[in-house]
Amino acid sequence: MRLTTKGRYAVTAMLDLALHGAAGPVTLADIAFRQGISQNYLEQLFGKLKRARLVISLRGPGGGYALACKPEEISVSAIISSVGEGVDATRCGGTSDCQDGLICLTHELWSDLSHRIDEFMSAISLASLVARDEVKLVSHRQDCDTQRRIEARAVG
Amino acid sequence: MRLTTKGRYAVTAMLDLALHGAAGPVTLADIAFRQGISQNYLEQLFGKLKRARLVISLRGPGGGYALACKPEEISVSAIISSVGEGVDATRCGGTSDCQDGLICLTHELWSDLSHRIDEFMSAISLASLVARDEVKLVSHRQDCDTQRRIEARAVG
DNA sequence: GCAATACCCGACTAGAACACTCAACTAATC
DNA sequence: GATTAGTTGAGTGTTCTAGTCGGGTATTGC
Repeated sequence: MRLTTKGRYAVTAMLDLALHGAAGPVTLADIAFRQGISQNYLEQLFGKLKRARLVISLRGPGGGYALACKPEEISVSAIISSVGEGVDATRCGGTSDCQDGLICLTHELWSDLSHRIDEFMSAISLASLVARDEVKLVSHRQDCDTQRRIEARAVG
Repeated sequence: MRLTTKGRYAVTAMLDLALHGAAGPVTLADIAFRQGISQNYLEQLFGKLKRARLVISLRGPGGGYALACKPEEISVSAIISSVGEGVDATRCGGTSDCQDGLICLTHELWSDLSHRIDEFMSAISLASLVARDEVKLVSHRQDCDTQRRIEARAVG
């Protein structure tokens, strides 16, 4: 059982947006730089996030992405399923035709598990993540890193 | 986020063992037949289950596999991690060096999630699965199917 | 109007993993 | 000594991930 980077990247990028979006739209280049994610790959993910109406985009200079609604209204679960990494531990995708068209021995178990995971991730919003101490700490470190790298580039 | 068949098959096979093991060792051929799993693939999985001391094997005619301890003492979590499908939602594998050797913005979130999933699966034993109504029902259906197929083969 | 910025979109790909399959071997029983 | 059944290792087709690449189009400021 593993979560791929697709869902992780999406949540990380959305959290970055929530943290830095106050001053206006944030570019993918900035997010890619701060979070160490390929910008081209982020474009793919944000295409999906936009289609799911979790973000809005602004083109042209000074453009970028912004959250489509309040951080309290965006759950981790919504982000993950919007990029196509829905939680599904069953074999059949919930249709209960796991074994030759009939239900398999462990269907209920996986169905339960999927439900639990979704419940957990639905309860966590971007706002609650922003409020966490460790997120604040890491975000601050990332901002300092970014500042330092910009300065280093200006000097070199 | 998905559970692969590796973990699912392992749990299903172990449950089959718990259901049919009362009369003595159960062969992989029987499990493969009842659960619709490739026998060759099951062999690989049972190699791991044996190394994890969740099952014991008996060679020769009348041989097969049996649970190494009581069904109450075997958790779904133990089965899944024994076949190498440990629950790990983090990128770094728990080492917190997710971003250039440092902790990433969402490490805690994935770490929490992994913990929750493991907690859920640790609380479920083979015994508790055997006691479930829907498991009894499906198991009974499978036994009838098996009986019918044996008879059909004898006639044909 | 024109250049720069930044989102938009589709096609392509190396590599990894999963889900097997095959073949040969050893141990136990009758 | 033949059959049963577990044991082991190597090989393989398919799918998915995690990208890359190359071209678009909309918006802004000069």
